[in-house]
Amino acid sequence: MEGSARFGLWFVYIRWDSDNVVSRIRFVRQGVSGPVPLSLSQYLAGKTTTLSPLSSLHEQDDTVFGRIYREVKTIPYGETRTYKEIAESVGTGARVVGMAMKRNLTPILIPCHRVVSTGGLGGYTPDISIKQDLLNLEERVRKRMGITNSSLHLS
DNA sequence: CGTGGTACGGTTA
DNA sequence: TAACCGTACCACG
Repeated sequence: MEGSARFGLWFVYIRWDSDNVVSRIRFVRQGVSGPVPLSLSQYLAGKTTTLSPLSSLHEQDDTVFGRIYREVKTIPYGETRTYKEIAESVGTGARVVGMAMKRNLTPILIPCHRVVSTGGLGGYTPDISIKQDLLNLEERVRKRMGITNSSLHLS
């Protein structure tokens, strides 16, 4: 199944199967019509902090990238980690983490927007403003829920 | 095959 | 400041 949901000036395209395994998520200018999993539209609307029961097709690989994806998935909603912190957890270099994020086929589900650079935001494809918007959304929701988690940037 | 280029970050001159 | 370099992977000869 496939469909898309609006997110600001962009659309989030998603393709998934009947077992809630997502094979592709992509930010596009023009949306295609079709269904979208409820948890995704609720996440984009700031109504939930979990994307369960969805899972990514690409998080199981027994490669360095696979380990990076699984590590990134453990970053809690509304928090961030640096490329370097993820790299140290996995036992590789920060640049490799950047490469894995760039090639992430299921952004949002594997929350690469929560991985930032030491001195700033880092990058995001296709547009850095999407990363900022996602972080703003999570920040807003976190405050609204009264979560006062001050332990950002902890490994 | 070899090579160059990455959504990084630390080290060195 | 700027120039290197490690590290995993891939596109392109």
